[in-house]
Amino acid sequence: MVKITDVARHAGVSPSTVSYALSGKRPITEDTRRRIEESIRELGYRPHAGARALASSRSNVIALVIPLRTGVHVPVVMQFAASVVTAARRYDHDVLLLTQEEGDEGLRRVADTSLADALIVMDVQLHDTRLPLLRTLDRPSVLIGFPADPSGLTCIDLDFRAAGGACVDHLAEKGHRTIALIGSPPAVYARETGFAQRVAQGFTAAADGHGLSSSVHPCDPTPAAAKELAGRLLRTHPDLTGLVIHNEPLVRPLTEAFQAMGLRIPQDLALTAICPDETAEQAPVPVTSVAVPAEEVGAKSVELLMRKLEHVPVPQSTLIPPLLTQRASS
Amino acid sequence: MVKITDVARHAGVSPSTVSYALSGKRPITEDTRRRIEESIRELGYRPHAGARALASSRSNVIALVIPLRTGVHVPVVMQFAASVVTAARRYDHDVLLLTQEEGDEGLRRVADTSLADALIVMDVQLHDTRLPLLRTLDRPSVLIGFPADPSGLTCIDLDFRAAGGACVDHLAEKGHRTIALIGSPPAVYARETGFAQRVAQGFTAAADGHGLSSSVHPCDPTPAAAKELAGRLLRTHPDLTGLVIHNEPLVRPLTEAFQAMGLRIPQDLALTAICPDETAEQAPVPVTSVAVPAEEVGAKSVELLMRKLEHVPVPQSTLIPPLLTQRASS
DNA sequence: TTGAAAGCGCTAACAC
DNA sequence: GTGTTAGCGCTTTCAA
Repeated sequence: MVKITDVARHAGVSPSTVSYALSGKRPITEDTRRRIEESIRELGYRPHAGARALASSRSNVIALVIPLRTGVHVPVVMQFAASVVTAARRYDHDVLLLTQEEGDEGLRRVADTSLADALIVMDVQLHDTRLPLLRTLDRPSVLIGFPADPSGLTCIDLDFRAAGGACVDHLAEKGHRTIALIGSPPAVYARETGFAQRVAQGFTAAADGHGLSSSVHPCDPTPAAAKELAGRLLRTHPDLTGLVIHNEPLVRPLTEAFQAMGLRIPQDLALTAICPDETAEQAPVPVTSVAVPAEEVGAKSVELLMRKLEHVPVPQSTLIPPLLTQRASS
Repeated sequence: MVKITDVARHAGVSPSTVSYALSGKRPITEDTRRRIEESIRELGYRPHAGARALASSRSNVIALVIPLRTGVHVPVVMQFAASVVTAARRYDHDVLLLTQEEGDEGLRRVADTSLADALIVMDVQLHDTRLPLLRTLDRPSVLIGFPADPSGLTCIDLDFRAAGGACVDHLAEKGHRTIALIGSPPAVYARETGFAQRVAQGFTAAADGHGLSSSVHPCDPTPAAAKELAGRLLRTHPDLTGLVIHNEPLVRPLTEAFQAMGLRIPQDLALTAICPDETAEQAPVPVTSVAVPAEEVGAKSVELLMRKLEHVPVPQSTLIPPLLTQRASS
């Protein structure tokens, strides 16, 4: 194995000079730097990660905790993870993958052993059990999602409130006067990630702002529930012409249910959804939608983390503005 | 930070004894071990990962390279990654996530810097450009998928040949006499992962073995192509009563196309597929299918890698036998 | 602008 | 069964 002393000898300098040439932490004469770089290339030198971590107390690794529970749309998680890896590499960092399953112990382990310098935690729940730990851990972290009390933490996510509003704005603009939100299962509103409430708030506020009649309907994510709800909606809200769906598995069944009842989309009923682009595109009628910008959230998370590692202050909350993509359903 | 010398002092032993108590690499008196464990707990000691890696030349990290290209079913990749992480933890290892994009350089980097002890590479192509590197790297690796020449490598995957055969066996058992394989796009047969050919071989061999008439039909993964092919099949193969679909995006469109042409499934046409369970379950008629056992492949990959790290010989090829799940389509 | 040298915290001979 | 100690390869003071 080639080590820094080999490079130093080959370039006719001291090991520290090689180290500084590599880190840029002190000025090096152009000529010296060139010689060092040449030696590195010639010898194929690669600094030993462990030795580096030990001497500098920086592993250049960030840990990423991904959720595995059902109900989280898997492709979005992947997209996010990929974007974290890509962004991390831009800062010369690598990504260690942890699963939710490991819980607090996993976080503590990678932090306490100095395996990771910092943490990104996905799928943060309103009353996430990991919050106290994350607050006391001596390593910076960024949470994807907003807990009930984000104090002392750094959080980022799509602005779900604004997303709900954006769908309503779009429907209002198209002239709809009576709209409904089809939301997450009742259970989700009570606990979990909190974005369900935020969408509903944004939806209602925007509807009120536009002077529209609106109603909110939690729904279980099953085709049967979709069918039942579709029928009920038409009966109880005969004026209904616009819908916001915030329940990924229901996009297709709902569309099919309404079509089966003879409604044409978008002529009789306009659909909008908050769901992955993939889902929106593959629906029977491609649905106008707002997606979680996984790529952007991932990249921004890493940026926030890097700033925190440099002790640059960062905002406690980062809300990514929604981007609505119009499709055939409206 | 609590270090091993602190623990040693607290327990009244030498640092090496603590180290050996932790690693189990030499016998320790029951009483000493108890005192050490108590000190560790009391002081909250966690060995520094970098220091460990430096002293032992083992990072206890394995690198996992995941594909991001389209055409790879994302949930399967996630399932696989999760199972690798879980299995790795059982061996006290962590997983570093790399993306295909980084290419050779990523592999070389984590190997040469001793960041990772070993590598798992997913989505290996027939003539994968990384093969020469993986052969010469001084770190053990396991490939998911089989290249054209697997010599000097350790590969694992579903036995696609047997999977093709299993679908045919199932159809033969149900009394079908004329069957067809709807395969990957023509381009895939020429290059890429090679499982397309293997499925076709297994399909044809089994059909011949059962004395069935069979035909193979590559198809582009678009609903239009599905519709066209469905029509053509009925025209050119009027006796056709059984199908094997090995083209994930086509499962739904094909089913819909046949239904639209008035065929009842399974009465007029029996369907089987090689696709993720998720796809099979969500089809208009749930499809009898063979899935890539991502969980098992992930766990086995890690096991193979761990054996290689201990210099225990492992088989060059590991083929996971297919498991067919019968559903409504047959 | 560069060099010398003291660690970083741990493991694994080697010695007893 | 346990202790002593020399590194592992790098970074970073301190000194020049």
